[in-house]
Amino acid sequence: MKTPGDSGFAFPEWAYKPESSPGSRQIQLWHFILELLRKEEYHDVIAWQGDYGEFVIKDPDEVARLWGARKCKPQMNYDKLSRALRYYYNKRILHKTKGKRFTYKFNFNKLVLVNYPFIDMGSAGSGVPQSAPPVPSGVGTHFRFPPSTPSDVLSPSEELRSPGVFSAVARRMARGSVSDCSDGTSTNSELEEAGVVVADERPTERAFRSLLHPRLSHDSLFRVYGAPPNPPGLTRGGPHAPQHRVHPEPLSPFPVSPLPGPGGLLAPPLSPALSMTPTSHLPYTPSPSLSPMLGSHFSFNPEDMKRYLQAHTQSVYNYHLSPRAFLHYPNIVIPQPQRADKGLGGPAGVGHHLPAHSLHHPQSEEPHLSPFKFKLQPPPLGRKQRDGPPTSGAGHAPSVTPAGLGSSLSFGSEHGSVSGQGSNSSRLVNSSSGGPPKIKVEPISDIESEEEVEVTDISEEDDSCDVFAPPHSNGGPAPVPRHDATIADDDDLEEDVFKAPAAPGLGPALAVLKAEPREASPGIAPPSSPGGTRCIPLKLRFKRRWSEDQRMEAEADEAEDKKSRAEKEESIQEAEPKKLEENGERRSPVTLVAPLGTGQRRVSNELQRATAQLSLENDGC
DNA sequence: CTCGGAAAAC
DNA sequence: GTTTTCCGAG
Repeated sequence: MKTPGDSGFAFPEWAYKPESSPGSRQIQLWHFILELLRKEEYHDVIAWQGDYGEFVIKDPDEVARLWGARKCKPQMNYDKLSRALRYYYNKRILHKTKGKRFTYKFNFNKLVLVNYPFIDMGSAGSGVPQSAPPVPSGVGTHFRFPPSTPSDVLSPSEELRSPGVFSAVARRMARGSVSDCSDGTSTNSELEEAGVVVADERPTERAFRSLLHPRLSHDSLFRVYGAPPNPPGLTRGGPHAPQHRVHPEPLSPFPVSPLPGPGGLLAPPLSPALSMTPTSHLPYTPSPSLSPMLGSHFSFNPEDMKRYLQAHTQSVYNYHLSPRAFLHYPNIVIPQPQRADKGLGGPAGVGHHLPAHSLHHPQSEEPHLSPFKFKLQPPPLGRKQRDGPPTSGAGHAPSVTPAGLGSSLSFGSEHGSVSGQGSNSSRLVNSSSGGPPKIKVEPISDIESEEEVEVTDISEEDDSCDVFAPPHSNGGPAPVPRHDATIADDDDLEEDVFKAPAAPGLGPALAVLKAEPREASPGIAPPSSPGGTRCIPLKLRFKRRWSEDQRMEAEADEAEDKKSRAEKEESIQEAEPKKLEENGERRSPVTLVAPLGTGQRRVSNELQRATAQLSLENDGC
């Protein structure tokens, strides 16, 4: 599959098969949906509509049928399919657009990131292979027009980027076909091509964000760095635009992306962290979607990276940023530099950490290192509010409320915001009739997975405290005592932290960070050690920070939606009242917009690619 | 229609 | 680990 036949290179499979990739198993529903969305043939049954990433299932039965065909589940129906879709809510892959029937919205951030972790496309620059906007318009980032007002849609800002790119894209797109059992035709060809670029966004993105600060968002970056590469206003034409559509644009969720050169925007090496750090104040982060773009383009030199790290580190310490942030870097970032050579984007280089073997052993991922192991799925915590609470212990009842915590915020926000309309609120608010205590952190978990993932900063902490204990070492479950319910988040975080294996790669970076780690000795002392105790406070501090970060992220995710809207609204005018609230918070939309657009675009490209690849997978039942 | 819990299938 | 299946509740 990875063959590169086409121009590009293909990435090793492992590259695009993150955890949930179809490769390993079967095609996933969201891949399938994306696939359908890309094909014009299916516009009658499902199509992009509304805001960025939003799509509507025009013919539920048909979609279900197609899905059933693909999965060889003749009994499939919309009820079931929709359940599967709902299942994505927790993963935050999808959201439901409230008030609109059969309308859902993708969270590209996650998708992209997850699935195509790192590939570096950054360099893509060279080529820009990536390019393909899936849909015609590049919708970019922010726009979110309500379906009703298509005209707006096209705000100039979105436009697309370079034409060249298009062509490539267009081709790709054209070819795809959905394959289902019945059809049988699957298209493999796409893959190869698609393979090309895909995605490194994630890492980068993450890295970036992290660096800056979780809260910082792209915009921040942009600001810092300067203007985004692509100013809005480019041309908008879609490559393959939709013929059928009357609307100006079908809204593709994917932003297009083109980044200018390799270095792209961000290239400027600097550490934003330093400058930005303080920003924690920023109200909001950019939408996730954006982020990816940044990442992709970025290409740092190792040196730069180091600088970043240092800077980051400092900032962390100085500002209490979460350590995690940087952890990511080492693995992620660093690698990129190497890839630079590849010029075309070759196989990307994803990382060098594994480069070698990565290619050779497609499947093997690095056990320890894999910095990117993101899992889409966080543990869906069960929300068993309704039934009884099985969990004995908890007295807490129903738990939950998503809204309660930050994490939930993000999710909630979606619901919430929208919810204005509906009854959701009830849900959100929910029951917690009385028990405030237990918080459910579904979202959080997600977040965690994304952000922290493996990266773990543990090392960092270790240094300072050695908290980091090998997971098993003591056997003791939590080395650290539970802080308290209030901090539920922390738990999750902690877990991650602890779990995370020490990252080998970190070494250097860490070294830098920690001036002198004590004896870093070999075994990291388990909690039992005195050191551990000492650490706690520090740890707590971090945790707290993390929690916030996460929360922020979550919000950000949501925010993104809103944000988009808000921006849109401003520029255009607002259609709906609900968002207003958020607007207030948001900073000037303008600034955000530009950057976002770019980012999304990029994302979109990748997504498309990804999609294309995915399509290959399926096949006969 | 939409939401999720739960359990069973892959 | 995801999806399917079933289902009760808004």
